[in-house]
Amino acid sequence: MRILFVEDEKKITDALQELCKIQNIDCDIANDGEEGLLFALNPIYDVIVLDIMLPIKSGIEILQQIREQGINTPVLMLTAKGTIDDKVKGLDLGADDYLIKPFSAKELFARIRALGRRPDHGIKGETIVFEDVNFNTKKNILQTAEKEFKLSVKEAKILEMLLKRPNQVFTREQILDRVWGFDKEVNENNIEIYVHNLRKKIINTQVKIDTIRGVGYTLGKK
Amino acid sequence: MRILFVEDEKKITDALQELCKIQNIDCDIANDGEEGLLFALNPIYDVIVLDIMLPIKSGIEILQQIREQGINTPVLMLTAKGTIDDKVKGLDLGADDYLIKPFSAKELFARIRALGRRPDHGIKGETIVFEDVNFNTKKNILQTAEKEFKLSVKEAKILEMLLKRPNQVFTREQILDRVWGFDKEVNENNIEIYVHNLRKKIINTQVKIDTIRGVGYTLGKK
DNA sequence: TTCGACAATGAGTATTTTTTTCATGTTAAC
DNA sequence: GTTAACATGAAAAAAATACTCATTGTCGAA
Repeated sequence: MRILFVEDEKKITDALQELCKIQNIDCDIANDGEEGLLFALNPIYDVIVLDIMLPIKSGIEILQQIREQGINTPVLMLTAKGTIDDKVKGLDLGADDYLIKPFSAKELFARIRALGRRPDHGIKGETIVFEDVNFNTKKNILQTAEKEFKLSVKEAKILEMLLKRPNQVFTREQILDRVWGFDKEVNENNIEIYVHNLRKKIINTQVKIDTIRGVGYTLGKK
Repeated sequence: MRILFVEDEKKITDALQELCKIQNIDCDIANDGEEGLLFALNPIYDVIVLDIMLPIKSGIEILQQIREQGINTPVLMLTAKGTIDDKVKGLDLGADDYLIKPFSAKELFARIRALGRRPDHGIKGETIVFEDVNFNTKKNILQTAEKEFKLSVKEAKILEMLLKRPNQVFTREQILDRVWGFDKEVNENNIEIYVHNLRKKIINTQVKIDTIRGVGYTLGKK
């Protein structure tokens, strides 16, 4: 699971970062609206958390613009107390949930988890099901009809990303961003290796990973 | 056994803490609803005791939210006299028992013990049974077909934690929190040592402890 | 209160697994 | 056919976990 927080208060972002670490969640932080939009346009997140009051560009604007661009990542808006207008606006524009500031961090995560596992992507509790494979995201175990594979952390992250959105094409850059994190200097060949390993493991299933030459990869039904 | 009390009256929490100590029960205390939810989302407790009237966030809300998150730890609600509505609400939302304030400590602990050994986790009286091992939580004795082991306190706490929820993955962090307590600075290597010792003891049984690399441990059937 | 036995911990080494690098083979597009 | 992108295999490097041992701490019995 990877989350984007767009929030300018350092005190808050520090706490969120720490909480993510404890819960084994990957996250990125954008400190203003401009940066936020830039990050949010990258369709690699399970959930985006948008503060409304932000420098440069408001959360509402960000939401509006990413939805225009066809990004349908679940969005949770943070609204200041009493600005119900904003809340309504946000929901109108396609926010999926909202939370009134000041909020408790744990409540935020409760809602994030709820958004992150909405059942429209074959997610059943802690496992993702697609065709004849299922993947336990807690134990990182890939189950096929004939065999069971314990995946490494990186393998698991790539599979989870592809499996959560079958038929969506992910660029190599997006995979790097989500699995290795931004500003990591990693050889793109590593992606090829992990895809190769995954392909070996799903070879006898109804699932395949296609190469989109010059772009990236996508997972789908055979 | 580890219990969470969410209760804001210091007089009560002091007494509970003392009573736990006498009975050799580990406990944590949260003084308001926010903190309570934070603690309660950590699936390391055998029982959670929730006062309903709490600062910041009510016990009902906490219960609601932890159940949404799939935490199925038994919950005992404390309701003020006459607020029967609250009682019903609590049971509706998935509370497992309730107690009307003011209550006698003896009764509270009787009910806690009852909740703590509900038979859905192989708990029979003071022993936990799973496959061909059983573990006496009072005497810290692990019984296998061929042998009997007297476990040390730490060994016993880890085994109890794993044994009570087979197949659930516990992160190293959660194990530290439950066995050593919060804010303890302990080398994670200690977990490995105890897991190693436990594995040696269950080697000829139907039970195994799996490593989930990069995450933690889980106990299950071979 | 002191002693002895055992438990808990820290530090270090060994082992296993993961991650990355590198070298080379294959395929698709032009 | 040439070239760039991708696939594959093997091995080096790094990281995580397993295990060992020495030291320190704790607790009960004498």
